[in-house]
This record gives sequence, C-alpha cells and structure tokens, in this order.
Amino acid sequence: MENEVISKNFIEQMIDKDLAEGVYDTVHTRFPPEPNGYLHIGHAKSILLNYGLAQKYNGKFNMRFDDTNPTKEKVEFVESIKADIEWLGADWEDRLFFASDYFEAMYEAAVKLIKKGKAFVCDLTAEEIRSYRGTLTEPGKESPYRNRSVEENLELFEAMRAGKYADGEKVLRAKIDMASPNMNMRDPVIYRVAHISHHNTGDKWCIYPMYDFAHPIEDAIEGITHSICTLEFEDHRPLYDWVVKELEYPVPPRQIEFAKLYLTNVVTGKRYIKKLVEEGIVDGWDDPRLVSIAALRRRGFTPESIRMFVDLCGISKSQSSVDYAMLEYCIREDLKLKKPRLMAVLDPIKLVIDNYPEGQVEYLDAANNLENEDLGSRKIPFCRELYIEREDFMEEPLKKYFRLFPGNEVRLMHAYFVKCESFVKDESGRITEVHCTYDQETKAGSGFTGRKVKGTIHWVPAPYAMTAEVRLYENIIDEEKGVYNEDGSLNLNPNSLTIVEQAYLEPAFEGAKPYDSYQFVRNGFFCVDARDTTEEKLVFNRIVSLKSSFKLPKA
RNA sequence: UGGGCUAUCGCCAAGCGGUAAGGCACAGGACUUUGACUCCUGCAUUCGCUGGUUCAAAUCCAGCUAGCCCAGCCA
Repeated sequence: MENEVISKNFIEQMIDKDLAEGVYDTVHTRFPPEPNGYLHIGHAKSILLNYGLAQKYNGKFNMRFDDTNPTKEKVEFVESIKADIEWLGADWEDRLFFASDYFEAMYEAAVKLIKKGKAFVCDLTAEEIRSYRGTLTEPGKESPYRNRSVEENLELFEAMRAGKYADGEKVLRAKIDMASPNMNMRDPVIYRVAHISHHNTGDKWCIYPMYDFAHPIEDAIEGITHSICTLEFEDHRPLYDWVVKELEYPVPPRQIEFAKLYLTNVVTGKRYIKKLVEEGIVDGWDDPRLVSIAALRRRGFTPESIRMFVDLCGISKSQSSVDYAMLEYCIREDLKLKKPRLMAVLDPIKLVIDNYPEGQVEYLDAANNLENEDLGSRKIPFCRELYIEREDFMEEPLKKYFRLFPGNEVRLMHAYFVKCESFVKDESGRITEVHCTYDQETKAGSGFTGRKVKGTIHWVPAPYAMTAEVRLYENIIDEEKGVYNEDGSLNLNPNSLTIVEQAYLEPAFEGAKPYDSYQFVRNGFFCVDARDTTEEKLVFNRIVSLKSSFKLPKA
C-alpha cells in the first residue's frame, strides 16, 4: 500500500548518526513546558515530535514541568496541560516529573561549580549586572565580586539558601567569559533569590535556579538523550553544553533546535492570546477562534487531525508560517469518512410539494455516510412541507446554476425528484415559498433511471425539524492585512465575532453530545459546542466549510 | 567585520555532486443521492544574488543580499 518513501527529518538523521556512532544507545525525549498558560497548536508540534521520536526509536518519552520560576506558575495550568497532552495521545506512562523535585540536586550542582571555581556569588544589582554585561557589539566587564574565594562563595550561597538575603540582593553566577560574543556566556546568573511560595515545593526554597542552569541538569538527571527545543535557544546551546560538561555527567544530553510552528492569520503568541482573553475580545482560552489545544478541541478538531497536520508540516530549521488551509484540510480528511453526513438548513425557505398528500408522512432510509457503510443509516420523515436552503432556489438562474428554479427539476437528497412549478413573494419581494411537484417513481434507491437531474439539494421536514444555533466564526485576524499593524499591535478583524444562525436540523440530532462532530451536507463540518449546549439548546461551532466550486455572487 | 541561524513553486517541504519528490492551495476534466468526496490532468529548464571549482552544482568554495533570534535576577 503505502510505498512512498518518507524521508527522515534532520533530527532523525542526527539521532541515526548518534546511534551509529555509539554516542547513545537509546533515545529518550521529553516535553518540558512551564505551567504558565495553556498549550496551543505550536506546542502540539513539539509534543508530537518528542513523543513520536521516542516511539520510532523504541525509546522513552518524559513529561516534565519546567517549574523553576514560581512567580509565573499555577496548578491550574499543570492540570490543563496534562489534559491537553493526554487528549493529543502522547503517553508519558509513569514518567511525570517536576523540575522543582530536583531543587536539592540542583543546589548540590551549584555547590559543585563553586568548588570548582566556576561560579561565584555576585552582589551587583540587576541594573549593574545589565550595564556590566556590555552590548551586542561591545564586550562586558567583570564583576568586582568575581574573584571571591571558594570558601566565601560557599558560605554566601548557603546563606542565600537560608534566607539571609532579600530578593535581588545577591545572585549566583557562572564564571565563564565576559568578553564572549555570545551574551549568554557573559557570566550568566544561575540562581536568584525569590521569597515566594512555589506551587509544588511551597516555602521550602527561597532561591530558584535559572532556566539555563536548571534545564541541562533536569535532562541529565532523567537520562534524556536528545533535548529538543525551539530555535531561539540555539544561542543557549554553548551554555547548555558548558553546564553539562562542568558537572561531569557521564552521558551528556544533546540539545537540538527546530523551527516553531506558525499559522497564517492566527494569533499564536501566548502574550497576545492572554491579552485577547483579558480584554474580553474572546471568551476564554478555549474560544473557538483561538488555536489553543482547548479551543481546537471545543471547535471539533480531533487529535487525529492535529497529528496529521503536524506530520504534514514537517520539521525544519527555517522560520515558516503554515497556511491555515492545511489545518482545515486535515480535519476534513479525518472526519469525512468517519462522521455522518446529515442535513441542516442554515437559511431556510419553505418548499411545498403540491401533489404530496396533506398529512402524509413516510420515513425514508438515508445512509449516514454514502462513502462509509459502517456508519449505518437513519430514517428521515418526509412530508408535504419542507425547508430548503435559500441559496438553493433562484428566480432567474445564473448560467451553470443547476439547483432549483422555475421549471427545473432536482433531486431532494435521499428522497424524490421535485420540479419547481411556482413561488411566492412577500410585499418586499422576498421569496417566502417555493412550490413543486414530485414524481413518485424517482424515489432514492428505487433504481429509477428514466431521466437524470443535474442538481441535488438538501432539505429538512418542516414539522419535524429541530432548531439549533450554529456559530460561524471568522478568523480573528484580518486575512488581507496580516497579523500585526505597523505599530506592532494586533490587527483584529471586526467580523471575527460569532455569526449566529438559527438552523433547522433533521430529527437525527436528538441526543447529540458535546464534542460530537458532524458533516452537514454542503454546509461543512460542525461540532456540538462543549460549553454552551444545554438540554434544550444545541449549539454548533463550525469547524470548517466544505469546498465549493460554484459560488453565488454576493448580493 | 558583535554572535548565532535560515534562504528550493502562493504556503509547507524533500534533496546531502549526477542533471528539481510529495502535500496544501489553485486551474481544467470525468464521476456523483449537491457542485462535497473520489478519480484523472496541469502547476519551479529552476533552487536569494554574483562569481569560482568540476565532464557535471540546489548540493562544494568565495563574496554579497534578505529575514529571524540574542543585551530577563523569564522560559
């Protein structure tokens, strides 16, 4: 079947090389988010990449919260992150870790550096450290505290831990090179004082390690072989390697960077999403217009579709922005064969079948999905009065329009051929009713071949139709102007607000559950809203529209 | 002459010295219980630019250009 050769991405090539050269004899990856917000589509790429690599190489995948800065972290976020990752299908088995559980080991590691003369306690203020650091083009200068004795450093560091200093009073710094062209190597701060309660360790600590120091230690402790992160950490790799080397870990992990996932016309920055949420422009982290995992789930995207998407995007080091259409393609592709195709009329117009006996009802058998018989079938009541889509009737047809117009015959999906005889307008000229006659011979499935019809339209039985709200979300970013304005602010699309339509549905929707996704014939893919649906009221969010090559000109 | 990274179709992305994969999007056509789906067909004489090496370069070398990242006691 699938005989296409999927070439390996550059990370897999590096791993192959490592394995071949015996640098590592296994593959161990991890996903290390800081619990300071919700996960979005970009994180999904990283999660699936790391988890996928572990699977491909028969290795292991760890889940680890990188919680070394208590000022930004919350348990609320660790719970949501765990839920999102599970939903995506990445399995960390019994390996759920917290960086904060390694604080003691990190403290010991810092002591080791001090003893080696590779770290010192610095009394400079934050501003002084900044000015001593130099600039991008000029080297920095050494701190006056740089040459304290090992003994003094040890004593001071212990006092830092004991809480003898206020926030900002002292820091521990690595002793590397103030003249390095790489800013990260100019004696980076590796421990700071912060008298604040930590979500995991409480008040046990008042000093916290910095990312650059903590991360390599976390990886080494867990036996991570390939520590995969995004491009902005490329400049940090020399420091990562320095820490791992000075601490003398027998099998040092390797950091590999890849490009973040950006989507066109979508806000992916955590900062901006937070702003949208706080200003009430969207109604929460799971607002369907966002691309957080929670939002995508609420909108009806499946884990499978997201995995397919991430797969399709590929892994590289070039900064890129993937077309939103690719995401839509993935959900269409995943749902089209596994979800029922049901009929719903979003903008109704009444259709009366004049030669169909008043009061008569027959239950037609309709396949749930013509392409997938496994989905079975349902019975739809058919009667004299139906609703059809307003755009499926034209008083004066455009060329190549083959739906309903005076004198034309079309098929009612799953039912009969119907021929338009007349129509009714109100005072304002708006069409209110279309009158047809049907041909009993032409019942769907009867094998009738007498004549053909160019168009087929969907419908709903008027007396039996259920009503529901359908929300059509527009992209929150203006598609033409792009994401940002010239001043760097977000370029919001005023039309992104929910457009609510009162839809008429077949009775089959009875019992629909939150997160259920459906195909509405010709209207696209919809998901039962998880937040706003009640027992009396069904609300659907549109996941994606179907493609349609015949577009009616706009009025 | 600060450092690091990246540049292949509108958007992703293979390619690793032997003469430009694939997907999305788009455009035609066939089919159709909807114009969806499916199925065909088309879509880079050219790889940021300029030179050089070679029988042969997107792939090697040199020089340019453009974009992204770095001066948190954030991650």
